[in-house]
Formats: sequence, structure tokens, C-alpha cells
Amino acid sequence: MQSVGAVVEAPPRTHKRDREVTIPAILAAAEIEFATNGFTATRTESIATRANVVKGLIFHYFKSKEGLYEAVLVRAYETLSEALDKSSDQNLSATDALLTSVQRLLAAMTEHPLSPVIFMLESIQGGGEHVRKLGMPSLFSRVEVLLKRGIALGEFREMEPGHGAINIMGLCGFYFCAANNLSHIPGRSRKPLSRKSLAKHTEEVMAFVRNGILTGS
Amino acid sequence: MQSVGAVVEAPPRTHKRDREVTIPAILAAAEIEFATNGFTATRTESIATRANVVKGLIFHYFKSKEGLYEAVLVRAYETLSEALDKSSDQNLSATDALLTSVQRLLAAMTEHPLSPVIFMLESIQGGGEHVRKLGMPSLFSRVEVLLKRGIALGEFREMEPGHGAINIMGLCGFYFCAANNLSHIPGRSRKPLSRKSLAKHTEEVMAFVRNGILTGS
DNA sequence: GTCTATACGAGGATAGAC
DNA sequence: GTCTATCCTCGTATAGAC
Repeated sequence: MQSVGAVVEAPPRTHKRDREVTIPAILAAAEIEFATNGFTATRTESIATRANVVKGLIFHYFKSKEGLYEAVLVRAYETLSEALDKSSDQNLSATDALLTSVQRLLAAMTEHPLSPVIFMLESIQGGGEHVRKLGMPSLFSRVEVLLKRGIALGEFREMEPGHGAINIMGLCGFYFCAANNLSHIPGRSRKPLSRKSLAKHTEEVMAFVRNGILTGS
Repeated sequence: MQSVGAVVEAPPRTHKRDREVTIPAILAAAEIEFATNGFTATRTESIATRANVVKGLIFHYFKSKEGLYEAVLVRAYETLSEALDKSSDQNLSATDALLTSVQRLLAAMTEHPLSPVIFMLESIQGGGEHVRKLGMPSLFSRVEVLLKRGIALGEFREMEPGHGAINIMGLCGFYFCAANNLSHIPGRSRKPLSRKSLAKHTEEVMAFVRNGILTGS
């Protein structure tokens, strides 16, 4: 419904971009779409629209929808994995080592709130196949090692360390996955993913973990 | 590729069924499919095949894919809600009331391991809209009430009860949602949803909650 | 109540112009 | 490197026979 005869100069559509702009834009858009809809239900058209590119570019750079999905998965994994790396090479008591790891993990999730959601959907919908295919060492196992040490030293109460690791990861990540359900509860903050809410989440989880694992007197 | 001329009497296809058989079969199949794939990615054809009925019957009985989804959601909600009902009308200490509720919740999830997954997907993918639309009072709030009472009585340590409720629900339900990722971890049980693994899960979560909330001496 | 057949639209992927 | 146009499959939903 453009007025007839009006000559538009420099039509704003052809953005001249290169891979250094386009690829990150596609990845960022894909993370949101995959984390919201899961792999199958995500439409490549939606990703393209959100990234402000044309659908064909997704296939040009990532070959297929699944190739793009795996790239997103790798980024989410690295985000959380690096958080655990940082705290491993220190010389701390078992208690401090674990609590530092949990804090770094929560900080990473706060910065990248979609990471835990991506993994949750991969577990539920993909059966965790991609995690194995891409050779991602388990984040659970890293926490489990820290727990074993603390139990052996008597700093932590007796527990099955595998389940302990799951419980701790669950305390950290469940909140992000359930956030949409939380926002509808009457009398609760409507913004569970605001900086303020996430700081409170971190504080509460740290306290719950500390009390939950330390040796009671 | 049937042998020519072989007259098959009583062809086994036309199962004469009525709604009392067909409807539960569809619901059970739909629960599995929706819990695995989410709403959009689930194919009505898959549900029909799993239920051993013809696709048209789904629309006959539930009007639409979404109608069927909501029926599944209501059933999952009732499963968990009734578990919390049973423990509310008793005259217990705050500690016993909470731990009984957690135990009943875990028992209900053990019997219906897909219930927590259904809710997780509804949160992530549906934004929790159906939960609100169908008027399901929050399960989190029920736990929160129990926590508030114990904090006021000094049985529980100081904490923000809203976050405490999320943490407890997370400890109970996260395991079921992450089960597929867990099963690929080297050196861990391949069957996180076996009766034995779930009994261990219950035991470990109960201990974690007890230590996590009770007043430290 | 159950089945078959089909209309109709949406989405992944590709070809080829610019 | 980016865009348009199109192919082809798949999936929801309906119509109508039995």
C-alpha cells in the first residue's frame, strides 16, 4: 500500500553483512527459539525472522536445522562447563570448593538463563543423545567429585554422591526452567528472571545447599 | 503380501470398543507423547498409533489436539495435587507436616513419573498459560504455606518461603526431567526411573530437605 | 462408534538470480 | 554473501462410508 509513484531511494532491506555479524545473530536467535520450543517445534523461519536474516542463510552457514541446534547446544554446555572449570584449580577445603562451584554455576546461569533450559529440553525431548554424540562430559559428575571428597573428609554428611550432585544441580537449574509457571502464581514476583529475583535465588540456593550437605552437629 | 485366495475369517482389525476403553487408551498414549515431545512437536498420528486407535477418534472424543492436551494436563495436576491434599488435614508438627507432604509428593511422582515432566514442558513451552487458563491452584503455594508455618514456629531456619518452596519442588521433580541425561553418564545406573533408583531418589531428597530446612543447632 | 480418504496449510530444504 | 521462488513432505482436521 505504498503511495504510487513515490520512488524510495536506498531501499532499507539489503543489509550488507558478513559472517561475523550474521552467524552470532543466528546463534542468539536460535538459542531463544530452541529454548522456548524445543528442536522439533522450532521453526527455522522464526529463527530467521528473529535474527533479521533470510531463512536460506541458516542452511548456508549451518547446513541444517540440526547443525544449528548442535551449535547452540555446544555454546550452552561451554557456558556452564567453564563456570566449573574456574573453581577446580584452587586449593580450598571441600566445603569452600563446593560452595564456590555452586556460586559460579549460579552466576553463569544468571548471565545465560537459557542454558539450563536448553539442557532440560535436550534431556526430555532428545533423550540426551546429542550430549553424548557431541562428547560433552557430564556436569553432574564434576559436582559429584566435589561431594565425594567432602564426604570422605567428614565435612559433608553421609549421602549417595551421585544423587547429591543431581539434587544440587536441580536446585540451581530448576528455577530457570519453571520460571514461566512461577510468574503466574498470585502474590509472587511477576519477574522471576529479573536481576533482583535471580540474586535472591542465588542466595537461597546457596543457603539450602550449605545446610543440606554439611555435617549436622 | 498375503497369500492369494486365502480367505481370512474374522479380520482382526475392527475392534469393537466403546468410550470406556478408547478414551483412557488415548489419554495414556497422549501423556507419553506430550511428555516426550511437548505440545507442538507431538503428532496426533503418533498418539493414535500408540493407543491402537485411528487418528480420527482423537478428534471425535477430544475435539482438537489442544483439547486432548488439556485433558492430559488436568490429570497430571490432579495426581500431584491429591498427594498434597492427603497430608494437609492432619494434626502434625510443621516438620512432620512438611516431610509427609514431600514424601507423598515423591510417591505420587514415582507412580506417575511423567507428571513432573508434563508440568516442566508446560512451563517452558506453554509459558504456563494453560495452568492459569484451567484454574489450577499452584502446587508451589501449598508447600510455601507449610514452610511459613515451620519458620514462624522456629522449627525451620530463616528463609524466603517462596524460594524454599521452589527449591523443594525442584528437588522432587528435577530428577524425573533430567533422567534421560542422567542415563548417559558413565558409571551411573542406566535406569534412573527403575523402582530401585526412585526409592533411592526419595530417600536422598528427604534427607536433603530435612537437613536443608531444619534449624541448625 | 470406527474406519478411509482427502482438503488444506505449514515447514525444511534447495536452486539459482543478483 | 544475500535474496526470491519453489519443491515436496508431513500434519491437523474434516467428510462421509460402514
